[in-house]
Amino acid sequence: MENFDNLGLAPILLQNLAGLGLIKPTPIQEQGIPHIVRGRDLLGLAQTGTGKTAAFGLPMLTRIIAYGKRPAPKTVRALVLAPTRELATQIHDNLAAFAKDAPVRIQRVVGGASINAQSEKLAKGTDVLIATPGRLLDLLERRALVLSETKYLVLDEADQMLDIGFIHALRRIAKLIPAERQTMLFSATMPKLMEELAQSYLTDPVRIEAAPPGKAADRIEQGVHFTTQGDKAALLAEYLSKHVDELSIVFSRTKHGADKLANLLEKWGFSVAAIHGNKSQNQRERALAAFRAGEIKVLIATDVAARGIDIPQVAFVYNYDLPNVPDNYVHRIGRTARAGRAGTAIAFCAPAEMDELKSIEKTMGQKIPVIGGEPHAAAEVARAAQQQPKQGRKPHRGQAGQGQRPPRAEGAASKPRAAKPAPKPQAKPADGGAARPRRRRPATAAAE
DNA sequence: AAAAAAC
Repeated sequence: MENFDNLGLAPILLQNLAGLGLIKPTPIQEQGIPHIVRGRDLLGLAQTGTGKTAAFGLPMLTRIIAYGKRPAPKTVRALVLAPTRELATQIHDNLAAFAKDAPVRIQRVVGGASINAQSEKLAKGTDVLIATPGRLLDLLERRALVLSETKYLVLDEADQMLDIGFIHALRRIAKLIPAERQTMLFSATMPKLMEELAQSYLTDPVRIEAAPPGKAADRIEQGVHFTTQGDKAALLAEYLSKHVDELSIVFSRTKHGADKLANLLEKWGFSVAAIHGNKSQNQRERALAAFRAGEIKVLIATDVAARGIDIPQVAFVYNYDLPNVPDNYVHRIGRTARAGRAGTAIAFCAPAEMDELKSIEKTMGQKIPVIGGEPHAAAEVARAAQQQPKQGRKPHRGQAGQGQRPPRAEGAASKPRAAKPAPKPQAKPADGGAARPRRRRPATAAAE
């Protein structure tokens, strides 16, 4: 297949795709679109970055355009559910670009913004609604919309929707949609619970795998640097200093840890912003926009940004803390090496994180090359476990190392205090080095 | 056990 022309898509969409410079379909698009155009259910095993949004969006929009009727007041023709507000926004913006000048209403409803404004927008009826579950339920309870006319349901990042707190909302929402519908479910992994969900929500689905599930993209150079919790900040600063012009995402395990690290790096002179669930939606959007525009080079994030965020310029992903859910490692590093570009993922591993590292390597079915430090020996791991029980793996006072601010008392952050000097940009890396890992494979073109 | 998602 050479281009989008023969997949059965509406002419106006093809025109817009050309305008967007999208010529070649990705594998999941090429395989999935013809089936969805014909009305089949779809089970897609894929992360974002494989071209998922277009894979379901283009054929769904084609069907809606072909149907031709405008939606009745408060009805929704197609519902797309996403696990984070930012992802919902991104999907909305993509679909709106695909459907430019086409007679379809595409809207987004998410938390953190005025509900009345969203309520009013829904009154006229919507062709494609992209929503986060919580806000959608709220609007449903307020009778701001009805799902009785809904013919399409898309569950994006469905494996995250299985989490407690999401799954109940999901089931409540799904119950309101007529069974006679077309359902598309996308998931990066296929745990048992997901198989069950797929079984109950899909009818005779086409199953498509964009890449082997759970496997990191081949284009991403990966490396693990063994260090201690106390040395992580200085080590990160060293790495960042070497690539000050490139975009990096740094993942922290906790919201508090993300803020703390952001403050420290800011004092050291780095251009950073933090994004996590305790920030206002306005702050979240501003941080992401500034990062996307390259005004901010380093984004410190919790797992709110682990999935879906599509910023092609991201060259580095740092797992400052290893994720406690192994799958999230794969999602996190998938923020780089996008749109055919190269990308590097570097993980910091403290003694207390050896278990996490092992389960990540097991999940991926591959070892992460060591690029610095020495794997922590069992004795060291045991010592770490004793000093800081697994539950609260917070930096211990006695462990604050070079470059790490001593743990502050609550409120100290607001007090001005002498900034520690940033490690010199050309500082010689400690023990063997913060060297960029060697690329194991050349970057291949394609993808989005 | 943490983070996300509703006010």
